[in-house]
Amino acid sequence: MTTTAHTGACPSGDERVMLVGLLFETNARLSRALGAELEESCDLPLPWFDVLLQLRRADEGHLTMSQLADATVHSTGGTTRLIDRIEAAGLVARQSCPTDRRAVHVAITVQGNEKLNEALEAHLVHLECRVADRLTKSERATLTELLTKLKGDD
Amino acid sequence: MTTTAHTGACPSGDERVMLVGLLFETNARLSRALGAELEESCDLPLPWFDVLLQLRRADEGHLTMSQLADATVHSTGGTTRLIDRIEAAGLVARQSCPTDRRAVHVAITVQGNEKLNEALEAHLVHLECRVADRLTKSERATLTELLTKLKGDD
DNA sequence: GACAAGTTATTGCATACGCAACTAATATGT
DNA sequence: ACATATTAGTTGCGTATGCAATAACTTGTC
Repeated sequence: MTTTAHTGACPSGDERVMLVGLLFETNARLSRALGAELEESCDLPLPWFDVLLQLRRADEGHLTMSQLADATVHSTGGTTRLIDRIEAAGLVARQSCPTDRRAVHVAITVQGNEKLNEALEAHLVHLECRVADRLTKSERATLTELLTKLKGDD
Repeated sequence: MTTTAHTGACPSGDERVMLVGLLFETNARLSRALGAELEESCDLPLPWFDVLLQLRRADEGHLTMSQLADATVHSTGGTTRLIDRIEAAGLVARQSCPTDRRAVHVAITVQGNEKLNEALEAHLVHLECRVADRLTKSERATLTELLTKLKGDD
Protein backbone atom coordinates (compact mmCIF):
# COMPACT_ATOMS: atom_id res chain seq x y z
CA MET A 1 0.00 0.00 0.00
CA THR A 2 1.36 3.39 -1.02
CA THR A 3 1.58 6.24 1.40
CA THR A 4 0.48 8.89 -1.08
CA ALA A 5 -2.52 9.53 -3.24
CA HIS A 6 -3.96 12.20 -5.45
CA THR A 7 -7.44 10.95 -6.03
CA GLY A 8 -10.48 12.66 -4.56
CA ALA A 9 -13.77 13.64 -6.10
CA CYS A 10 -14.22 16.71 -3.90
CA PRO A 11 -14.88 20.03 -5.60
CA SER A 12 -11.33 21.35 -5.59
CA GLY A 13 -12.18 23.05 -8.86
CA ASP A 14 -15.40 24.62 -7.61
CA GLU A 15 -16.03 27.99 -9.19
CA ARG A 16 -16.18 29.83 -5.85
CA VAL A 17 -13.10 28.11 -4.48
CA MET A 18 -11.24 29.04 -7.65
CA LEU A 19 -12.42 32.64 -7.36
CA VAL A 20 -11.10 33.23 -3.87
CA GLY A 21 -7.91 31.40 -4.76
CA LEU A 22 -7.52 33.71 -7.71
CA LEU A 23 -8.17 36.72 -5.52
CA PHE A 24 -5.51 35.63 -3.05
CA GLU A 25 -3.01 34.90 -5.77
CA THR A 26 -3.62 38.13 -7.63
CA ASN A 27 -3.23 40.08 -4.42
CA ALA A 28 -0.05 38.27 -3.50
CA ARG A 29 1.60 38.79 -6.87
CA LEU A 30 0.53 42.38 -7.21
CA SER A 31 1.45 43.43 -3.68
CA ARG A 32 4.78 41.66 -3.98
CA ALA A 33 5.59 43.44 -7.26
CA LEU A 34 4.29 46.86 -6.24
CA GLY A 35 5.89 46.58 -2.82
CA ALA A 36 9.28 45.75 -4.30
CA GLU A 37 9.01 48.58 -6.80
CA LEU A 38 8.01 51.08 -4.15
CA GLU A 39 10.80 49.96 -1.89
CA GLU A 40 13.22 50.18 -4.79
CA SER A 41 12.23 53.65 -5.91
CA CYS A 42 11.38 55.30 -2.59
CA ASP A 43 12.78 53.09 0.12
CA LEU A 44 9.29 52.91 1.59
CA PRO A 45 7.75 49.60 2.69
CA LEU A 46 4.24 49.02 1.41
CA PRO A 47 2.69 48.84 4.91
CA TRP A 48 4.20 52.25 5.69
CA PHE A 49 2.76 53.62 2.49
CA ASP A 50 -0.63 52.28 3.46
CA VAL A 51 -0.46 53.96 6.86
CA LEU A 52 0.53 57.32 5.37
CA LEU A 53 -2.24 57.07 2.81
CA GLN A 54 -4.87 56.28 5.44
CA LEU A 55 -3.71 59.22 7.52
CA ARG A 56 -3.86 61.66 4.64
CA ARG A 57 -7.36 60.52 3.80
CA ALA A 58 -8.51 60.87 7.40
CA ASP A 59 -10.89 63.74 7.96
CA GLU A 60 -9.12 65.43 10.84
CA GLY A 61 -5.67 64.51 9.59
CA HIS A 62 -5.24 61.90 12.26
CA LEU A 63 -6.57 58.53 13.37
CA THR A 64 -6.49 56.60 16.62
CA MET A 65 -4.48 53.41 16.82
CA SER A 66 -7.66 51.36 16.69
CA GLN A 67 -8.98 53.16 13.65
CA LEU A 68 -5.64 52.71 11.96
CA ALA A 69 -5.56 49.02 12.86
CA ASP A 70 -8.97 48.56 11.32
CA ALA A 71 -8.20 50.62 8.23
CA THR A 72 -4.99 48.73 7.53
CA VAL A 73 -6.43 45.35 8.61
CA HIS A 74 -3.86 44.63 11.29
CA SER A 75 -4.15 43.63 14.92
CA THR A 76 -3.79 46.46 17.41
CA GLY A 77 -0.60 44.89 18.69
CA GLY A 78 0.86 44.81 15.22
CA THR A 79 -0.21 48.40 14.69
CA THR A 80 1.57 49.54 17.84
CA ARG A 81 4.87 48.13 16.55
CA LEU A 82 4.29 49.35 13.01
CA ILE A 83 3.67 52.90 14.21
CA ASP A 84 6.70 52.60 16.49
CA ARG A 85 8.87 52.06 13.45
CA ILE A 86 7.27 54.70 11.24
CA GLU A 87 7.40 57.20 14.07
CA ALA A 88 11.08 56.43 14.70
CA ALA A 89 11.64 57.27 11.03
CA GLY A 90 9.92 60.60 11.60
CA LEU A 91 7.06 60.10 9.16
CA VAL A 92 4.23 60.11 11.70
CA ALA A 93 3.78 61.44 15.23
CA ARG A 94 1.76 60.22 18.17
CA GLN A 95 -0.33 62.84 19.95
CA SER A 96 -2.42 62.52 23.07
CA CYS A 97 -6.13 62.64 22.45
CA PRO A 98 -7.69 65.56 24.35
CA THR A 99 -11.05 63.88 24.96
CA ASP A 100 -9.99 60.31 25.79
CA ARG A 101 -6.80 59.74 27.68
CA ARG A 102 -6.64 56.09 26.62
CA ALA A 103 -6.56 56.96 22.96
CA VAL A 104 -3.58 58.04 20.89
CA HIS A 105 -3.85 60.16 17.80
CA VAL A 106 -1.47 59.34 14.98
CA ALA A 107 -0.79 62.17 12.53
CA ILE A 108 1.37 62.39 9.46
CA THR A 109 4.35 64.76 9.78
CA VAL A 110 5.63 67.24 7.23
CA GLN A 111 8.37 64.82 6.39
CA GLY A 112 5.82 62.03 6.09
CA ASN A 113 3.81 64.13 3.72
CA GLU A 114 6.78 64.75 1.50
CA LYS A 115 7.59 61.07 1.51
CA LEU A 116 4.02 60.21 0.64
CA ASN A 117 4.00 62.64 -2.27
CA GLU A 118 7.17 61.12 -3.60
CA ALA A 119 5.80 57.61 -3.12
CA LEU A 120 2.49 58.38 -4.77
CA GLU A 121 4.24 59.76 -7.80
CA ALA A 122 6.30 56.59 -8.17
CA HIS A 123 3.36 54.35 -7.34
CA LEU A 124 1.31 55.86 -10.13
CA VAL A 125 4.03 55.01 -12.61
CA HIS A 126 4.11 51.43 -11.40
CA LEU A 127 0.34 51.21 -11.56
CA GLU A 128 0.46 52.24 -15.17
CA CYS A 129 2.16 48.99 -16.22
CA ARG A 130 0.63 46.70 -13.63
CA VAL A 131 -2.96 47.88 -13.73
CA ALA A 132 -3.79 50.41 -16.41
CA ASP A 133 -2.14 48.40 -19.16
CA ARG A 134 -4.16 45.35 -18.20
CA LEU A 135 -7.59 46.77 -17.48
CA THR A 136 -9.48 49.53 -19.26
CA LYS A 137 -10.99 52.35 -17.26
CA SER A 138 -14.42 50.79 -17.44
CA GLU A 139 -13.09 47.39 -16.41
CA ARG A 140 -11.42 49.05 -13.44
CA ALA A 141 -14.71 50.64 -12.51
CA THR A 142 -16.46 47.28 -12.67
CA LEU A 143 -13.73 45.64 -10.62
CA THR A 144 -13.99 48.36 -7.99
CA GLU A 145 -17.71 47.80 -7.76
CA LEU A 146 -17.42 44.02 -7.44
CA LEU A 147 -14.65 44.18 -4.86
CA THR A 148 -16.64 46.67 -2.82
CA LYS A 149 -19.55 44.27 -2.75
CA LEU A 150 -17.29 41.35 -1.91
CA LYS A 151 -15.51 43.16 0.87
CA GLY A 152 -18.77 43.62 2.72
CA ASP A 153 -19.00 45.42 6.03
CA ASP A 154 -18.03 42.57 8.33
CA MET B 1 5.56 75.91 13.57
CA THR B 2 3.77 72.63 13.96
CA THR B 3 5.46 69.31 13.40
CA THR B 4 2.53 67.68 11.69
CA ALA B 5 0.47 68.35 8.61
CA HIS B 6 -2.21 66.75 6.53
CA THR B 7 -2.26 68.94 3.48
CA GLY B 8 -1.09 67.73 0.09
CA ALA B 9 -2.59 68.02 -3.34
CA CYS B 10 -1.17 64.69 -4.54
CA PRO B 11 -3.58 62.17 -6.01
CA SER B 12 -4.11 60.07 -2.89
CA GLY B 13 -7.66 59.51 -4.14
CA ASP B 14 -6.62 58.49 -7.64
CA GLU B 15 -8.93 55.89 -9.11
CA ARG B 16 -6.12 53.36 -9.70
CA VAL B 17 -4.58 53.87 -6.30
CA MET B 18 -7.99 53.36 -4.73
CA LEU B 19 -8.51 50.20 -6.76
CA VAL B 20 -5.35 48.44 -5.63
CA GLY B 21 -5.98 49.63 -2.07
CA LEU B 22 -9.42 48.09 -2.29
CA LEU B 23 -7.97 44.87 -3.67
CA PHE B 24 -5.48 44.63 -0.82
CA GLU B 25 -8.10 45.39 1.80
CA THR B 26 -10.64 42.96 0.39
CA ASN B 27 -8.03 40.25 0.27
CA ALA B 28 -6.89 40.95 3.83
CA ARG B 29 -10.37 40.90 5.30
CA LEU B 30 -11.50 37.87 3.35
CA SER B 31 -8.40 35.79 3.98
CA ARG B 32 -8.47 36.71 7.65
CA ALA B 33 -12.11 35.68 7.98
CA LEU B 34 -11.88 32.53 5.88
CA GLY B 35 -8.59 31.54 7.48
CA ALA B 36 -10.02 31.88 10.97
CA GLU B 37 -13.12 29.90 10.01
CA LEU B 38 -11.08 27.14 8.40
CA GLU B 39 -8.78 26.95 11.39
CA GLU B 40 -11.79 26.88 13.67
CA SER B 41 -13.67 24.14 11.85
CA CYS B 42 -10.80 21.96 10.60
CA ASP B 43 -7.74 23.02 12.51
CA LEU B 44 -6.05 23.65 9.17
CA PRO B 45 -4.09 26.87 8.51
CA LEU B 46 -4.99 28.60 5.26
CA PRO B 47 -1.46 28.25 3.78
CA TRP B 48 -1.62 24.49 4.37
CA PHE B 49 -4.98 24.35 2.66
CA ASP B 50 -3.50 26.23 -0.28
CA VAL B 51 -0.64 23.74 -0.56
CA LEU B 52 -2.95 20.73 -0.44
CA LEU B 53 -5.20 22.28 -3.05
CA GLN B 54 -2.32 23.01 -5.40
CA LEU B 55 -1.09 19.44 -5.04
CA ARG B 56 -4.46 17.92 -5.77
CA ARG B 57 -4.80 20.06 -8.86
CA ALA B 58 -1.33 19.10 -10.11
CA ASP B 59 -1.37 16.84 -13.13
CA GLU B 60 0.89 14.09 -11.85
CA GLY B 61 -0.27 14.42 -8.29
CA HIS B 62 2.92 16.12 -7.23
CA LEU B 63 4.90 19.33 -7.69
CA THR B 64 8.51 20.28 -7.12
CA MET B 65 9.38 22.73 -4.37
CA SER B 66 9.92 25.47 -6.94
CA GLN B 67 6.62 24.88 -8.65
CA LEU B 68 4.92 24.90 -5.30
CA ALA B 69 6.68 28.10 -4.28
CA ASP B 70 5.50 29.76 -7.46
CA ALA B 71 1.96 28.42 -7.20
CA THR B 72 1.55 29.59 -3.63
CA VAL B 73 3.49 32.82 -4.16
CA HIS B 74 6.11 32.20 -1.50
CA SER B 75 9.90 32.31 -1.54
CA THR B 76 11.60 28.94 -1.94
CA GLY B 77 13.03 29.30 1.55
CA GLY B 78 9.60 29.88 2.98
CA THR B 79 8.28 26.92 1.05
CA THR B 80 10.95 24.63 2.49
CA ARG B 81 9.83 25.45 6.03
CA LEU B 82 6.16 25.34 5.16
CA ILE B 83 6.50 21.87 3.66
CA ASP B 84 8.60 20.83 6.67
CA ARG B 85 5.64 21.58 8.91
CA ILE B 86 2.98 20.05 6.70
CA GLU B 87 5.11 16.96 6.19
CA ALA B 88 5.68 16.64 9.93
CA ALA B 89 1.90 16.62 10.28
CA GLY B 90 1.75 13.78 7.76
CA LEU B 91 -0.34 15.56 5.15
CA VAL B 92 2.29 15.62 2.38
CA ALA B 93 5.41 13.61 1.59
CA ARG B 94 8.69 14.49 -0.09
CA GLN B 95 9.87 12.12 -2.79
CA SER B 96 13.07 12.14 -4.77
CA CYS B 97 12.66 13.08 -8.40
CA PRO B 98 13.87 10.27 -10.68
CA THR B 99 15.02 12.53 -13.51
CA ASP B 100 16.66 15.39 -11.61
CA ARG B 101 18.48 14.68 -8.42
CA ARG B 102 18.36 18.29 -7.34
CA ALA B 103 14.58 18.38 -7.40
CA VAL B 104 12.16 17.17 -4.75
CA HIS B 105 8.65 16.03 -5.50
CA VAL B 106 5.98 16.91 -2.97
CA ALA B 107 2.90 14.72 -2.99
CA ILE B 108 -0.26 14.74 -0.94
CA THR B 109 -0.70 11.73 1.35
CA VAL B 110 -3.86 9.74 1.98
CA GLN B 111 -4.23 11.52 5.25
CA GLY B 112 -3.70 14.84 3.49
CA ASN B 113 -6.37 13.96 1.01
CA GLU B 114 -8.85 13.21 3.75
CA LYS B 115 -8.00 16.45 5.47
CA LEU B 116 -8.42 18.34 2.24
CA ASN B 117 -11.83 16.81 1.61
CA GLU B 118 -12.93 17.78 5.08
CA ALA B 119 -11.55 21.28 4.63
CA LEU B 120 -13.13 21.79 1.24
CA GLU B 121 -16.50 20.83 2.60
CA ALA B 122 -16.21 23.38 5.40
CA HIS B 123 -14.70 25.98 3.11
CA LEU B 124 -17.65 25.78 0.74
CA VAL B 125 -20.01 26.53 3.59
CA HIS B 126 -17.97 29.57 4.57
CA LEU B 127 -17.83 30.74 0.97
CA GLU B 128 -21.58 30.63 0.83
CA CYS B 129 -21.92 33.52 3.29
CA ARG B 130 -18.78 35.41 2.38
CA VAL B 131 -18.94 35.19 -1.40
CA ALA B 132 -22.10 33.69 -2.84
CA ASP B 133 -24.36 35.87 -0.71
CA ARG B 134 -22.58 38.97 -1.91
CA LEU B 135 -22.02 38.29 -5.60
CA THR B 136 -24.29 36.60 -8.12
CA LYS B 137 -22.96 33.83 -10.29
CA SER B 138 -22.54 36.17 -13.22
CA GLU B 139 -20.81 38.77 -11.08
CA ARG B 140 -18.44 36.08 -9.88
CA ALA B 141 -17.70 35.13 -13.47
CA THR B 142 -16.94 38.75 -14.33
CA LEU B 143 -14.74 39.12 -11.28
CA THR B 144 -12.83 35.99 -12.20
CA GLU B 145 -12.24 37.36 -15.67
CA LEU B 146 -11.05 40.76 -14.45
CA LEU B 147 -8.75 39.29 -11.80
CA THR B 148 -7.25 36.92 -14.37
CA LYS B 149 -6.42 39.87 -16.58
CA LEU B 150 -5.05 41.84 -13.66
CA LYS B 151 -2.92 39.02 -12.39
CA GLY B 152 -0.98 38.91 -15.65
CA ASP B 153 1.71 36.37 -16.35
CA ASP B 154 4.69 38.02 -14.66
C1' DG C 1 -19.99 58.72 43.73
C1' DA C 2 -18.61 53.85 43.51
C1' DC C 3 -18.28 49.71 41.25
C1' DA C 4 -18.80 46.62 37.14
C1' DA C 5 -18.09 46.12 32.48
C1' DG C 6 -16.30 47.62 28.27
C1' DT C 7 -12.64 50.05 25.50
C1' DT C 8 -7.75 51.61 24.20
C1' DA C 9 -3.17 50.85 23.70
C1' DT C 10 1.07 48.39 24.88
C1' DT C 11 4.00 44.37 25.99
C1' DG C 12 5.88 39.32 26.11
C1' DC C 13 6.01 35.58 23.54
C1' DA C 14 5.71 32.54 19.65
C1' DT C 15 5.85 31.94 14.82
C1' DA C 16 5.94 32.46 9.86
C1' DC C 17 8.24 34.44 6.30
C1' DG C 18 11.83 36.72 3.13
C1' DC C 19 16.65 37.42 1.88
C1' DA C 20 21.19 36.09 1.10
C1' DA C 21 24.64 32.62 1.44
C1' DC C 22 25.51 27.95 0.63
C1' DT C 23 25.67 23.06 -1.42
C1' DA C 24 24.59 19.89 -4.87
C1' DA C 25 23.24 18.81 -9.45
C1' DT C 26 22.53 19.92 -14.18
C1' DA C 27 23.03 22.65 -18.48
C1' DT C 28 25.86 25.24 -21.76
C1' DG C 29 29.64 26.73 -24.55
C1' DT C 30 34.05 26.17 -26.52
C1' DA D 1 36.06 17.25 -21.84
C1' DC D 2 36.04 20.58 -18.95
C1' DA D 3 35.15 25.15 -17.08
C1' DT D 4 31.46 28.19 -16.37
C1' DA D 5 26.88 29.42 -15.64
C1' DT D 6 22.39 28.14 -14.19
C1' DT D 7 19.02 25.86 -11.37
C1' DA D 8 17.01 23.31 -7.03
C1' DG D 9 16.69 23.13 -2.46
C1' DT D 10 18.13 24.12 2.36
C1' DT D 11 19.85 26.91 6.19
C1' DG D 12 21.10 31.08 9.26
C1' DC D 13 19.51 35.23 10.40
C1' DG D 14 16.61 39.19 10.88
C1' DT D 15 12.07 41.00 11.13
C1' DA D 16 7.06 41.71 10.96
C1' DT D 17 3.00 40.14 12.85
C1' DG D 18 -0.79 37.86 15.66
C1' DC D 19 -2.52 36.36 20.23
C1' DA D 20 -3.17 36.70 25.01
C1' DA D 21 -2.31 39.14 29.16
C1' DT D 22 -1.99 43.62 31.20
C1' DA D 23 -2.55 48.52 32.53
C1' DA D 24 -4.97 52.81 32.04
C1' DC D 25 -9.09 54.91 31.27
C1' DT D 26 -14.19 55.56 30.31
C1' DT D 27 -19.06 54.55 30.60
C1' DG D 28 -23.19 52.93 32.51
C1' DT D 29 -25.84 51.61 36.58
C1' DC D 30 -27.38 51.63 41.07
